[in-house]
Amino acid sequence: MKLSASFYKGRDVVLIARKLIGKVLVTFIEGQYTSGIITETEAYNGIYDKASHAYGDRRTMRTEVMYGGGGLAYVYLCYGIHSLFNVVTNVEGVPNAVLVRGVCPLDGTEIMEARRKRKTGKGFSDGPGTAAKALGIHYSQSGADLRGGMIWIEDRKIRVAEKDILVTPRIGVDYAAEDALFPYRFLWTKPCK
DNA sequence: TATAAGATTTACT
DNA sequence: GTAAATCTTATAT
Repeated sequence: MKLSASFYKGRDVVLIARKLIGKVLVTFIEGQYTSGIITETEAYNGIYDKASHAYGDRRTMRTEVMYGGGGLAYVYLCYGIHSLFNVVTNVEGVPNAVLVRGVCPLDGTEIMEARRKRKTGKGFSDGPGTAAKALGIHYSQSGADLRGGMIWIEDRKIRVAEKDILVTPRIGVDYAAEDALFPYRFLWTKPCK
């Protein structure tokens, strides 16, 4: 079943990032159905977070999606090459988002292998750019509604034990100074099959 | 208008 | 381990 609107509208973006571990990200793009279990996330705490694009209430064409309210997809092009997929959370006007850093291939692995041009295995979809690419998500999809569009998240009752979740500082945001040290990254250590 | 840097991945030395 | 690929946004002329 798909996650409800109230799940995304929650006020605590860090808690939502934690809850997204073990959920299933599903896409139906260009007639092809693929999905993957979310294994790694990072929270971006809006205007108070130097690592966030919306830090200091920077409202631009790119960040506008994050102000649209929980339940939208924010997809951003990084380094001119990679599409990074985020889940927008909190209520309208508060630019919070959760970056999906890794998934475990579930449905349509052959399709994902074709998209990635490599076989599943180590390094297949355990980075923010590669995970989005495997699922066929492109930055042109930014702003998509997660409850009625081509991208959505399901709860398949996959149980994730508290002890199997590793909490660490975020990756690749050294420029954010002290804000880079917040334990906003969640990683499912249990290997998935 | 022009330039620098970025929530990264991949290939090559 | 180091560097190239490649484009949008933010900041500076």
